[in-house]
Amino acid sequence: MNATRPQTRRERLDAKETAVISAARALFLEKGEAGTRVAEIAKRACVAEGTLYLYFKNKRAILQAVVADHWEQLTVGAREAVEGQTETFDKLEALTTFHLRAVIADWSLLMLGTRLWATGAEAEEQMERDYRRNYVAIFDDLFRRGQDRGDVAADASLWQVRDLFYGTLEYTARTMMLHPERTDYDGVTEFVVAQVKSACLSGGQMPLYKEESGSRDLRSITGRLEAALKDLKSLDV
Amino acid sequence: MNATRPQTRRERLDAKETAVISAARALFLEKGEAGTRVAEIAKRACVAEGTLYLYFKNKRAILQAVVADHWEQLTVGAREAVEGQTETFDKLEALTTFHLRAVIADWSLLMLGTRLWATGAEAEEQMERDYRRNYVAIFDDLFRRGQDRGDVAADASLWQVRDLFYGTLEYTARTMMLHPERTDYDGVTEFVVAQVKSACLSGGQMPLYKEESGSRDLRSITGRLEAALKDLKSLDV
Amino acid sequence: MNATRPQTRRERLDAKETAVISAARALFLEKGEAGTRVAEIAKRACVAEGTLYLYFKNKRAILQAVVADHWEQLTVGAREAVEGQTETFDKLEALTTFHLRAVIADWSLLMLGTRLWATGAEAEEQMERDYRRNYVAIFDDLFRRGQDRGDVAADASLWQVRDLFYGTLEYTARTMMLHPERTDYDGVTEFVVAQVKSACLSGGQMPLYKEESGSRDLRSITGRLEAALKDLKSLDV
Amino acid sequence: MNATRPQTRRERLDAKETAVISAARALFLEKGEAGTRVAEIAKRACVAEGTLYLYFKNKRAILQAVVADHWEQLTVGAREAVEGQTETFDKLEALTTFHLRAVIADWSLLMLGTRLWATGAEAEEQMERDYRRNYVAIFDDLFRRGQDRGDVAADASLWQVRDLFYGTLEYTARTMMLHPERTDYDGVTEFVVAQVKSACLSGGQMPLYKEESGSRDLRSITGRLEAALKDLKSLDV
DNA sequence: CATGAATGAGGTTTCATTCAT
DNA sequence: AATGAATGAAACCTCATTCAT
Repeated sequence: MNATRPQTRRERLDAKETAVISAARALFLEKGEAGTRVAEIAKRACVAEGTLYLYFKNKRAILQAVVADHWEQLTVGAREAVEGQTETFDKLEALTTFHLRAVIADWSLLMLGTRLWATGAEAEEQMERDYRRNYVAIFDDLFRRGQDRGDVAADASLWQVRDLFYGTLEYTARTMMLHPERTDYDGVTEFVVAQVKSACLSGGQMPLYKEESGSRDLRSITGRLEAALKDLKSLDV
Repeated sequence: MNATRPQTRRERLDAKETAVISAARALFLEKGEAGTRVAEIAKRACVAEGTLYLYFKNKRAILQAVVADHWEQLTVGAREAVEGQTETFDKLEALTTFHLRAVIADWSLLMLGTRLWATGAEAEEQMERDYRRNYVAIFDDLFRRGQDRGDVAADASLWQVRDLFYGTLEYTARTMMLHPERTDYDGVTEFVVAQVKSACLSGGQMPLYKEESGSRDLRSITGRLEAALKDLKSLDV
Repeated sequence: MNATRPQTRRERLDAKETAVISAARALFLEKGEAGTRVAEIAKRACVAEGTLYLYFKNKRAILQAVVADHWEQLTVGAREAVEGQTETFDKLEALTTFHLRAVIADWSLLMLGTRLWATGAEAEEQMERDYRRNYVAIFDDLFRRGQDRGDVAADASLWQVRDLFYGTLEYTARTMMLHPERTDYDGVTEFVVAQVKSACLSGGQMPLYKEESGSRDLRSITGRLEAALKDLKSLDV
Repeated sequence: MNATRPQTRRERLDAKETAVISAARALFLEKGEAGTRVAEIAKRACVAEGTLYLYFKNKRAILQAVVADHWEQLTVGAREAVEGQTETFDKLEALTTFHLRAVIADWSLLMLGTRLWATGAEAEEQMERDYRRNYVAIFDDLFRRGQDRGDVAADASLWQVRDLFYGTLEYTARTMMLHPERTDYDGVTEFVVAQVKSACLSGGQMPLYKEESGSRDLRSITGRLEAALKDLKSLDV
């Protein structure tokens, strides 16, 4: 039985496509889009230069494929990370951990994506937007379910919290890349989660006010305690 | 006396250099670095192509100049915005407003900067880092003075708050660019300021809303409880 | 009995070869030699690309086959047209009609032939010459038989009349292609036939004008001769 | 005085353009359009490859320039040839001599022109048509003036005579190229002129009538001679 | 006989940079 | 200091041809 290579047709083509994409990713990451020559990609993928053009129309198309592939992996990874948890903020923490590490690992790929729409091609700009929207849907879902469960304030603003979450995380990732001495992943995670939590618990526009309202509660409690103590005091006499 | 043009030598050269830089900025913004030809820059700056090379060694050097110029303007603008205020959080708000608008106006320029170190040139990476550090110093200063004045918790982490601040702001700027229907600049500012405030009021590692919001209140409440208990204790005598 | 497909081997191969040739003809006509990709020919002929090379050594060989095929058809068609007539000039008219239409229908094919020897390949140049010679033999035959029958002057120059015939006809065809409003096929035929006839009736080197322009001279000479003869006559008496 | 090179700017550019065109012409003639590499043209014109593209947008544009240049030279040459003569048919003869030699000398250039519209580019097809129309205008002028002077029958068809003229001449040129042993330029010229004359003297549709009139004359003349001789003979008795 | 994926040489074109004027 | 024509390296891509299946 020659069951060793069951997939003789379709599979081999896919393998070659994958090889090209990962070769291209490596080179794009290392030398940027403009700095990478198609010939190099071909050589690294162990294909002839012309063969590339059987799989991709363009150098640009290769870049698109790399980016698409990256987003797909990101999305799958994030989904898996989140699915491992049941509680809203456990999910958030898992997503935070995943995203931070993923962004640090492939920062340049996010930049490649950015490059796609930096050239003014309308269609590609739309694609990039869609990829990100699709990825971000995981957070959005988490957020909305949190609202349903009562973990997240009903009037919290998804837009703002989302920007807070991804913005802080990605900026931190960049900072950590530039300063390799910063390695406190857990601290960062804790901080971000706490910050997001804080934003989730209050209405989007005035996050502080809730706590202050809480402080009012505290004050009334204190008043009641004082009253109770005063009461206690008068009884003792 | 030929006082009509007092600065006939040095000044005219500077004017030409400036013309080149702003022509280059406009084109880089519009069509990206790779999409902009040196010839175009020259034409737009009303200089001959060869003349460019009397002022700049390279196309790359032009890009560097554009980026440097941009950071300088940013820094000056931010400093002015902050200097108009005296209170820590008023300064913060002013800086927020300024940065958000500046980033939206020239998003691509930030990307150009990113591009400088995306190609793996060590020296340029360092430059970009220095520019940003210099710009960010304004925030750092604000933060540290806030700590001195007691507006910011002594144990708040500058790194984390800074990442929170710039990260959220820049991500929001990007989001707003992609979704022109979002125009609530004030809401965003308010949200970011509140969020930063919240992070400033607590130690970096324990940003949780609960501790924080209450911290001052709690202290006073604690004081009252202590007083009440002391009172109670005195009764025991 | 498997008499359903009597020609199962040889015939099927020929069919495929024919399919390739006619696919190639169509494409060459439409887009020129350089503009036609081998892959297109294959697809149009419903054969795999590699299969082409079982039948033809080259793209160039395909072109040769197309041209050869075209000349063959032309020759057969012309022969049939001529055979339908018995008189010399009826044959000529039939040939004229046929050639004019054939050339208009497949003008580009003649050009393809030209292209074969425009590239400086000696062998192909010779082929093209032979094809044409073979085709033109029909005219030559008509001409020579006309001489035998006395329809054509014995001293008429075959070369010149042949050039006159095909040259005028083909140039007219081109003109008619460029000016679709010219549709007077019959007029053209009549003109060409008349012109050829005129050239046939006189010696090649001394075409009609001499006799013709001379007709006046001849008349005066005749007059003088008559006068002389009359003179002679009167003297003799 | 450095009057040695009075034209330092414009002229030198024109010289370079001319150099490119003639280099291109030589190569196109020798190896065809597809067979000629742009690099070769550049080398032969003693320019850098990139320089070509300062003068011509395309390889195709070079071809167009070559063809345009050729038609221009042809037209100028033909005009000069014709202007040397005053009589209609002397002009015709001069034009015949010129065209025959010009076509033989640069046959392939005519074919290049053909190639321009063989690819289906509408605009180029139009250009080629215009060039030829402009060139042919010389013949048309000659023809029409001949009609005015009474040298050419008023009802002669310009279209047909023109096709006869150029068609026969160009076909003959081709034949002569393929058969170098044919060198009887004068005979060809004589024949073509005579043929055109014959077509000019009669209405387009019935070119034979003149000769027939001639042949009638001849016949009647012969009759008179025969009668006179018979007369003479009878005297001998 | 048939296939069609793979090849890779070679073509055209661009554009940052130089240098004679 | 200023010019802009000239350069030429190198990039992307095409497509006729081959060959393992």
